[in-house]
Amino acid sequence: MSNIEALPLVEPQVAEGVVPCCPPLTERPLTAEEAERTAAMFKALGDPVRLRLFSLVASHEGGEACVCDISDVGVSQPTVSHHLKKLKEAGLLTSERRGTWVYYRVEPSVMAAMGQMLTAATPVA
Amino acid sequence: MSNIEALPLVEPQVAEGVVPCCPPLTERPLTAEEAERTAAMFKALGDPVRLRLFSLVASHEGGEACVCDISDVGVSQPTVSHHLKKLKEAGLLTSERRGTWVYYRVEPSVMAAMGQMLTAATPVA
DNA sequence: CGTCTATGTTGACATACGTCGAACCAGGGC
DNA sequence: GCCCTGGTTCGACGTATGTCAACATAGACG
Repeated sequence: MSNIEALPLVEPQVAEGVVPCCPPLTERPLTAEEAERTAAMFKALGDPVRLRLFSLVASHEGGEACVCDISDVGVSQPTVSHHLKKLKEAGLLTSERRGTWVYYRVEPSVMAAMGQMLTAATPVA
Repeated sequence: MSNIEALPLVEPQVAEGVVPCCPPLTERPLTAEEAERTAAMFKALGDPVRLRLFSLVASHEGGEACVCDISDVGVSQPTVSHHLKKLKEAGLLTSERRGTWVYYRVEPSVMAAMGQMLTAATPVA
């Protein structure tokens, strides 16, 4: 077990504020703790309604959307609120109240970190 | 390198065999059907044990691993088999029996498609 | 203050999910 | 043939999850 000096290879081409959550999935096996944290993010996108809500916010003008603009996904309004809360807890969205309406926006760094685990992980095969 | 035509912005820099499952999440809202299919893939990576198993296979030599090599993730062996089946059903892994052992390997195209939904989706913000 | 609209929270319910032990297949040696 | 090892499937159990109706909260506007 030679000592590891190559810590920075975890982040090959990190964007601005990308949090280096975990190395690409092909780099090395995730530890139990890494898997726990990362799985929570993938899990947040693992529900059809949440994924639609997320894409609605992400594709909205300025990456920001009022709840009233994205509430038409086929479930009741409390359910929408529930899913938005889950996405917020996973760190994928942030919310801000401005006057009457609440606006949600995406957290680009987290999304980029997740993407890098998969794209940078495309193996030699 | 085959798709040089720049007609759909759905695939900006697709690798070889990437199935264009869905556009980047910032491109436009996903339809209900798109969300259903895509969420199933994210859901497969939304469990810590499955994520570890997947990274164990992906990081193994040649992107291929025998079940016996990756069974040490803290759960019983039937549970490992159960999770590998889920990953296979989600299209993320394929399995092949060679003699006594069963080998699992990653499906690079699916992984790349998921990554592109997130990386290509990094918004202007 | 009162009321109306926009969101979030609570409680309850049915279903899905992760986990295990035990039983069951598949090959390889003996 | 028999048994042994590697893997999967089955049945059951407890917990988590998605969903809704009902209620609660936050501003805006009179």
